[in-house]
Amino acid sequence: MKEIIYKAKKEIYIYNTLKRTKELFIPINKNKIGMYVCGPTLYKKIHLGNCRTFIFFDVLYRYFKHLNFNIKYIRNITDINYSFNNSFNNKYYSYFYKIKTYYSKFNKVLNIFNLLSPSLEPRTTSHIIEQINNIKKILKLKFAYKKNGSIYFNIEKYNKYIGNYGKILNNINIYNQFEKTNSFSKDKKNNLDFVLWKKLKNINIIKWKSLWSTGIPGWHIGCTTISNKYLGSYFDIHGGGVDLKLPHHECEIAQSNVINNKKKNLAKYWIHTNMLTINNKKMSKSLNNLILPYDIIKGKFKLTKNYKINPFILKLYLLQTHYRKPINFSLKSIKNSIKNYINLLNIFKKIKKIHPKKTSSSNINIKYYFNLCYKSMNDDFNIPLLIYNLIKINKIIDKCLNNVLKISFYDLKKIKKLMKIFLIDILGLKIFSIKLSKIKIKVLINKILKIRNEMRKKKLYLYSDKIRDILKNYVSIKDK
RNA sequence: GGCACCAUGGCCGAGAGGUUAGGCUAAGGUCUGCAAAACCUUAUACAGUAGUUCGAAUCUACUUGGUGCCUCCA
Repeated sequence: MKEIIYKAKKEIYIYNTLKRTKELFIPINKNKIGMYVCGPTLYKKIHLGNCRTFIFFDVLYRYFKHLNFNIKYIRNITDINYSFNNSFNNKYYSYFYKIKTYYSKFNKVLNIFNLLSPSLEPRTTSHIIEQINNIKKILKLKFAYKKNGSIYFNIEKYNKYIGNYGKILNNINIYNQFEKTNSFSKDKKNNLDFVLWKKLKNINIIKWKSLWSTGIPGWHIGCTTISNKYLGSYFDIHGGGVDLKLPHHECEIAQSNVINNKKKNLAKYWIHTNMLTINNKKMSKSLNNLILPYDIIKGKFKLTKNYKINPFILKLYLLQTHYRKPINFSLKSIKNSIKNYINLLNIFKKIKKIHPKKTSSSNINIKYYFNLCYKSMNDDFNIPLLIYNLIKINKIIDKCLNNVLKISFYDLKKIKKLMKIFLIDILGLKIFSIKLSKIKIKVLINKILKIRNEMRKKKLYLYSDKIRDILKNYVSIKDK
């Protein structure tokens, strides 16, 4: 049997936020890749915007694996936070119960999108000692100060001796701009300074003892500690949402540069995914515009008019826009893509229907399409371009089905392989069969009901009642 | 205020300096007893101005309109 996979060149270009240009990806250690992505904070259900980020990095993980890289993918779990104690009413059982349920809900959601598990999912609370040790180091090097039992990172000093806070934002002047904004902690010397260790009052139950006080570590030190522990002080890829650039990622870099006495900025390539908006606004609890994946899938989301949308159609929808562009979620945009995606995902069914003879020829250049697909992925993970190419190939299959184009037995096999690699292995989609979309069923039922009404007008009640009985499982019909 | 991002037909949305996705809608066709479904064909376009180029939706500059981050955030 001939080898029908065309091997991809490992020439990948990544847009590095640190340098704001596309760069050739050269791993620090030849074939090994370390990738860290900021995971969820377990204080609420994850929304579709969170999913967008995790889905994107899952495709990256799958793609690197496909290219035979030895990749270690770490996604942390933030299971303690300054605001946690209040929201859990300071009760142990309430805290543990909520963390457990939010974590299982998080996993359930990622499972329906068919995401692979990362190599490790370390938790903040399992790394308290390491975090305390790192804070000690920063204190010893005098890049932090103690005030009222809490420890703060000193940005002024950091900027003086290491000096690149604001690098990701391309705004080193942010230090000066920040003085204008309001202070929300009187203990800080400067508003940009951030908490490394937060002292908690006696009423707070979830806390740890340290040299300085009883309290919890700050949010940023958790990520630096965990990434350093599992990937080393300098690794290949650090990912997250754009909204984490400041302060979170700036703080991670600052801490790491101090702890490791390096100006390496923690990771070689920084990748930031853009936001999912609704009505062109970012989702937030206060605006009450959160999109929960389960609501859409189960048809409980008002904006999608209660249509049940298949998770893989939703996944394809999230992937069809380049990760550095915002997506504005709307019913129209998703509804208009549905048919397109159903067509694409039904490709294996279509391929089964084509039976070319072993002797028949074709003039389709499969190698050209393989190259196009790899080229798309290698150009800063241009998944929309990949999907565009797959749709093009899908059109070829359509043409073959209708005898507009001819295809040879072996070429058909190669197309099947190509689709398997990109749709299933890399994009992580599952092929399912859809006979009719829910939307079409609704149209269909409405048409039937129209006929029934005509029957009732003509007093053909025997038949109109039969229709009502048949449809009772799908719609309840109430006549005036 | 600083930094970053976005602008594509009647609508929704991809797009790689030349070949101009795809879907919805519309018109015509194949198939069919009539329909439906499926498929084929066709239509309309790149916010504005200037520049680079033999050639720009794509690159550069400016203008206009919009969004995000700068407070916890994916």
